[in-house]
Amino acid sequence: MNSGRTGANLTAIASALNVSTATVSNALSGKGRVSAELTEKVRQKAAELGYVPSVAGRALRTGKSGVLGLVLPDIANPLFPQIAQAIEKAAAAAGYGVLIADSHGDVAMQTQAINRLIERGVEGMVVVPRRGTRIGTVDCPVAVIDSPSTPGNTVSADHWEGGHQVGRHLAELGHDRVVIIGNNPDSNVQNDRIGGIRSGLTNAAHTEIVWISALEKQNGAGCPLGVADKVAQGFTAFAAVSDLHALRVLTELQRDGINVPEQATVTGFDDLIWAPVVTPALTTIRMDMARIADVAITALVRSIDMESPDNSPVSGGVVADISKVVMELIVRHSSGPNNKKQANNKTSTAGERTS
Amino acid sequence: MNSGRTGANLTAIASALNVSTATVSNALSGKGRVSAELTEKVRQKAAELGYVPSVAGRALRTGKSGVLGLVLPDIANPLFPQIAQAIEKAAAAAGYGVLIADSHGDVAMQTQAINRLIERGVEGMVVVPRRGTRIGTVDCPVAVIDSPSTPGNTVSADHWEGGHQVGRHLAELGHDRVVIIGNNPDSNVQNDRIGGIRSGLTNAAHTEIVWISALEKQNGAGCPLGVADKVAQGFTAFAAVSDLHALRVLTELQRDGINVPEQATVTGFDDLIWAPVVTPALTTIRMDMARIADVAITALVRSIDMESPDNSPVSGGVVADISKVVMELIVRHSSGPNNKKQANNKTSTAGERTS
DNA sequence: CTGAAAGCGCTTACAG
DNA sequence: CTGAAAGCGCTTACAG
Repeated sequence: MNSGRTGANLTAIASALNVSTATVSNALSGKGRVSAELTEKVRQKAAELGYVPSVAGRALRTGKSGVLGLVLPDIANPLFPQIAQAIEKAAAAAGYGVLIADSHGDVAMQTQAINRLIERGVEGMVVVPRRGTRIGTVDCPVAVIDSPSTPGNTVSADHWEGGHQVGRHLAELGHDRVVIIGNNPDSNVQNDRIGGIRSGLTNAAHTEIVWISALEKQNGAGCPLGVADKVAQGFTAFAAVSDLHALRVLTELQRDGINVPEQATVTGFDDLIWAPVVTPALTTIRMDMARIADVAITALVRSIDMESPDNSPVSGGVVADISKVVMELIVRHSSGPNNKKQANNKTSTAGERTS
Repeated sequence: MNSGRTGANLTAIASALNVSTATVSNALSGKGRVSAELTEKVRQKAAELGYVPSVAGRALRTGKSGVLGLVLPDIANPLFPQIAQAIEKAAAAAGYGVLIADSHGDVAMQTQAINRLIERGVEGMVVVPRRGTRIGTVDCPVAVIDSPSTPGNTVSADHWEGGHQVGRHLAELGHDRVVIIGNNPDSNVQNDRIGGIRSGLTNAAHTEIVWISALEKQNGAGCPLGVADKVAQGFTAFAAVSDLHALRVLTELQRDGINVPEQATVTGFDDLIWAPVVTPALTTIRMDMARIADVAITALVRSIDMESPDNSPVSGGVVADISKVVMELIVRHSSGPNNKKQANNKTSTAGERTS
């Protein structure tokens, strides 16, 4: 225990000052039950002795560990850093520590991870569920971050609306033959994004979906996507549901001698770390993870506080809040007007560029 | 507290079975002080009641929280997922939970983050220090993962040797005019890698370093690196100290119509998520994070166990172990023979390809 | 404004 | 093989 380290505990401070531990505790917690002068003396002595309160003692007494859990489907996911960082920050602001657990994309391990966290005494947890998983009954409040179309979702980006922005952006640039690049048709997030993209395009637009996972099952991981063929077939834009896939499209196009954005537009999702540094920089959509994390943590903390007074036997479970956080379109250089159409069509509004 | 949740604690089990809590505790911990039959009965009752031991009670009594801290310079770093995943796994295997802390690349916040972890009662921590930071005195064992040339480093990849492999690979492909792409000259890791790259090239090789941070300070973030000019000047290979920079080089070359690897070879570092999926796939160097994490956690746990019996007043501090973990070269398609040289030089050994 | 006392749940010598 | 008792450090009614 930390407090065993330097040996300074409440008793040490109390006896050094010839007061009771109750007084020291009250002084330190600043509830105003102790005179100002004594409070000051206690504070000084505590600092002098390098007092660090024992979380174990406090937890045992109050029944609150001050720790939240974060369960992720796969820490190796490129989006994870953003999520973890935002959750850690929001939790710290609310006075909680964050214990991580990786479910390695496996449903059984997800359950194990959740149980490990429970055993470690977390008061609540944030779960980013594995694709298509539904969180069973958990013995503490749970906030789920997935997609608005996931039953039991607590908060997430409005992926559909984000897709809509992408679709509209492409429509404004005059694109009406668009290849949508997805990975896995079982993902709610991806389906939301794809639905949004379609809805933002003009009614006359022709779209085609390429599912990478299906393609790779046939041709092996890392196989070509055949994007140059699509360009030859008259497609002028590629809208990927992730910057990872957008990057794959971009480099494959470039390697095949197709200029982006002059000959083909590429858009991604999530504003991952490489989006601004590749050439041409990737047009993408960013979610406001800080806000999502705030909503999740706030909902979690409220739920924790609500269940602690009354001793309802088992009150845990998913915190339903269903907030959708709006996404932000970031237009960079990988998207441009449909040059094929340009000749006989004047409606295309050139997209403004940010960099 | 978790244990308050279902109400089942040792006492509940003990009274249900008309035995003492000591016996229940001994039975459950399996130290063999209890008869086999009673142990079995206790186990069943515990399961029946959904008993979850209270970490707070145990921690208070034993003085061990069972939690380790992980301090990262910047969670948004693309390498972070690998590190966090490996540390979490190694810690879980050793029976520890992992509390995360983000120092946001700031020295002051790094200290704060460390203190927060101490207050949360971690028994030890793994720190990936901010560039150039030295960890001050910390009140618990600390394992530092940085680079072998960082004073006080506990374990890390052998970045120099990894660079050496890259240099040798390039030399074998016949490259003797190489641009090295670094970001920050203050980074031990980067300097190790660069030193290694140079050492692996032939003595006659000409190298030039481009520091991205310096370039961006002049020309703004995301500015062109001018790699096409380098090719025009006769450079045939670009060795970046990170896949992120390698990606930047690759896309800039492609955008300028230069074919990789036919006209220029590109190599990276770290085998980040996009390395295998871009076209051409990136030749890179991978560190064995699982092994690094194992060494770090093992060292940490040993140090924790050593200091607990004797009550040395302040025994925390950096665990010095200085293990170098070898890196693995992964040859993909972004590196190829020096075609300029090929004509009048037969020594180049065509690199084997893995994919 | 301050103190004595109880108790959170656990483990561990110590007796029997 | 089993039990009674103490105590880890804290907070919180309850007295004074």
